[in-house]
Amino acid sequence: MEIHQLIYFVAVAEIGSFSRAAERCNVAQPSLSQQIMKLEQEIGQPLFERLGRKVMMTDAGRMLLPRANTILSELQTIKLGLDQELAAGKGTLSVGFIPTVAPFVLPRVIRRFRQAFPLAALSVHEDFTENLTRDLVAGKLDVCIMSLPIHHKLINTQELLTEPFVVASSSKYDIASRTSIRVKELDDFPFIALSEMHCLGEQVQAFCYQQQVDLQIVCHTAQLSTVQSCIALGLGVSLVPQALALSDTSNGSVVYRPLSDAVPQRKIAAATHAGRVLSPLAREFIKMVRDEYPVENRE
Amino acid sequence: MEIHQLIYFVAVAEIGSFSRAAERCNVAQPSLSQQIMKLEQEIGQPLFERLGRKVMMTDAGRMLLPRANTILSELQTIKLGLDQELAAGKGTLSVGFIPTVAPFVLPRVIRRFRQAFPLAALSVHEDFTENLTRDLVAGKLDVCIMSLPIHHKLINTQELLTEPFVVASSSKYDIASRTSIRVKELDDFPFIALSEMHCLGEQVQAFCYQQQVDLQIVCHTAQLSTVQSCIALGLGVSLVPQALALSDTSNGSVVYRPLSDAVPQRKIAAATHAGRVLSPLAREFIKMVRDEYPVENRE
DNA sequence: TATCTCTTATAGCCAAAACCTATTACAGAA
DNA sequence: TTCTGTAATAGGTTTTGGCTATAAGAGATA
Repeated sequence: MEIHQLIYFVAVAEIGSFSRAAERCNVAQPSLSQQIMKLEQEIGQPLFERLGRKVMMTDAGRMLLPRANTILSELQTIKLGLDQELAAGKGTLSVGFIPTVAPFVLPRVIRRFRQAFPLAALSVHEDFTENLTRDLVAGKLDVCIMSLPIHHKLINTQELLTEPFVVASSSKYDIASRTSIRVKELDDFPFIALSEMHCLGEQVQAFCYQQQVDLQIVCHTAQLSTVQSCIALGLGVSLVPQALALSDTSNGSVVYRPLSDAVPQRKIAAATHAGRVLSPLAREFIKMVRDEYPVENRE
Repeated sequence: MEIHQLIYFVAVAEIGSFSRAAERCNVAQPSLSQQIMKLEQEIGQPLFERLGRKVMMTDAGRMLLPRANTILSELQTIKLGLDQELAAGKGTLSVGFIPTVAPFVLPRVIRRFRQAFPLAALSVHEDFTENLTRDLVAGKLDVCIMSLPIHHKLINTQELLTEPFVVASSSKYDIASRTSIRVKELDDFPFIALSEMHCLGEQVQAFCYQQQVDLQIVCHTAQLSTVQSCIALGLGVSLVPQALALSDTSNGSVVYRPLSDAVPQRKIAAATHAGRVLSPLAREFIKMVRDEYPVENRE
């Protein structure tokens, strides 16, 4: 049973003539007759009674007509319907964040995204770079917001912004009264280190090693908020992303100061599967992350 | 957009592999790939993401899938559905009766028919032979129950039964005390004649003319029930179909007697369009008429 | 009744399209 | 690196839908 057979059938049923139905369908009358005959053969019932000059539908034809119309109209609206749904943002999007980024953008981005695309099915995953990369390659995730560098031939990255690290210090240290700190001074204070499971932890360690600073690490933490808590309790200092400073709503028990003679930083990027085409939803999501990421002096 | 394209698409969507989908569909993998590509071109959206060894659906694909399934299942159930509906007697049937037959069979036949085929759309027409014939030829009617002969090359007739005419007389005449009457005696009584618009009227007249009976016509009526009424009122006698006698439920004010020396009669037949195939409903209907027609000594 | 007209079916050919085999390109696994 | 599994490409074959021409049959017309 083919589409054009149903089209021809409906035409004959509506017009009541093979010849004129053929005209409407822009085919020759014998072609249309043949297709109708094939259809009748497949149905196992004659659909029309050919009575000399007039054509009448059989019971079988009358029963087929509404079904044929249903199918044809469904077919016709497929493309239209898909376009509409896509335009309305009725897709799916799976995104990932590394834990040292998520707290600063995830809430705002998700709120904005759901508002912009209420019909989209968004799923959010917070995990370490390694796991995110794996899921990205496996196709389980569409976009991941993580820190460069990412070396995987199947992953494309799109740099969104560069985020400096600042010194976070207890307000009880004399750092609080100064405007900036030199790198070498860092080893004068006990240091709160984030675990190297986080790329951020690695990056801070690498920076200090490169700057030949020998930190006095007094605490290893598994998450950034614990770093902040420890500092607030006066246990020491740390290097943290500027976003943490900008989003610190506490009472000033932690102060944030830039380094004066070196600028440690990380590059935040959107990572995607190299072989896949970015969906419009994914593109919009990336834009939102860039817009909502807390940075100083946004121009 | 073609049916097989949708079939291929659903197969790939379910299996997640072009090669294996091609196997299931009994086509070569390149053929299937080509058809999917055509479909994507028509939709204007990629339906799958080809990622090396795995295939993933796009948003467009996910939206197409349920629609494709709907259409395919509707297509699949068409033949089944038609067969079921036909078997259940869900057709249409237009039947005609001449007025001198209708009262004796129409009520019972219609009741039986609706009981047997509650889903069928039955339409009933009572009219004179000429009009029934016209509508039969025009295809407006499927079957007509009328009296032979019918001369029209496009009409087939199937004889159902032969019905004798009997003398109907007021019980006040001495006919009431006898068992039969000779033809020649008919002109001894005033005669109630049915209009020649009815074939029955014609037939009675023709019979009397042939038998050289010179009737004393005292009344022309337009319908058989009026003939009966007139006789009950003692106005005269008449020749009526036996069915009228058999269905007379009155108190005996009219008596019915056979003719002893001649048997006027009419042949009741089912007439159909010669070029059309009788539907099962029509065949059943004709059977019911034959079964329900009131005759003496049904064997 | 004979002829003309209108309509669908049949016959034979053609072109488009679907399909097939063989091969290439490429990603993932070994 | 090599091997394997998968999809795309190339080129040829078959199928099928379509076309023109014609036949057959029913109504209309003369």
